[in-house]
Amino acid sequence: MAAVIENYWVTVLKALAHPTRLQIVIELLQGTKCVNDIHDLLPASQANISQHLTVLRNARIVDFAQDGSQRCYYVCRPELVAGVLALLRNEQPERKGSQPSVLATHNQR
Amino acid sequence: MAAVIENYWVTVLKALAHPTRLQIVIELLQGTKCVNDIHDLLPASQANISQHLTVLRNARIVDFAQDGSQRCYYVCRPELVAGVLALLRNEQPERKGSQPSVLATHNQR
DNA sequence: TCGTGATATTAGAATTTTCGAATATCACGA
DNA sequence: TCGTGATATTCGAAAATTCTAATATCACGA
Repeated sequence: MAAVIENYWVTVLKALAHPTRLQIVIELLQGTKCVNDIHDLLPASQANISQHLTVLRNARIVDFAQDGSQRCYYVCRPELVAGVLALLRNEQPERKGSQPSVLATHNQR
Repeated sequence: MAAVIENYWVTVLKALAHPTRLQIVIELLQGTKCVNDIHDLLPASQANISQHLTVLRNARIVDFAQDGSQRCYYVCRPELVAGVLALLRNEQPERKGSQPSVLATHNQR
């Protein structure tokens, strides 16, 4: 039953799990940008950025507003994306911290 | 400069962006489990689950404590993982909501 | 030390993702 | 209507991921 929902979650996570796409959403969180703006900021071809934007759009992470011949992209789930980024920023990959009482919650078989 | 950090972020996101691995961390958030426990819960082979656990371990999302011949796995960044899941749960993929003032923040080129 | 349960690793095929090159579409002004 | 700037799509090839089957390792008790 949760399978459908989790498929969507996986789609969202997969969409964010790429260096270029993560950069795109980080930039878009700063403000709406058209494809050429993004192209100027990132080391990728226009076609490639367009492809990545399609992936992000299919995951319903970004959307765009047509502005003449330009498409102004924006993050349509800012709380989600900013939230995930905030969580990642708070992580210190090196700090080990206090580990949970591992064996306590484990039912021996 | 931020590239190194974001590489780690992408590693984390990529590790979570798989149905089986997402299921594994969801289960592990409920409590420490050994490989066989996970194997009983999910429709995947032992070898495959072991492989997925390696991916999660490389991303520093899970770790294990050796307990005799068993390895008790647990989420070693519960705030991060639970946080991401909470954000995903709060999302209604269908709701459109109020869109930001798209054109306002966009510098015309 | 041998057997066994628990887990990991390896190898290779199948699938998916990614990207560049080329081309198509689309909006608009001359 | 034509040209052009802006963006999307298509097509393969290359790279990465995923899975299965087989095998290896490891801890422990008889």
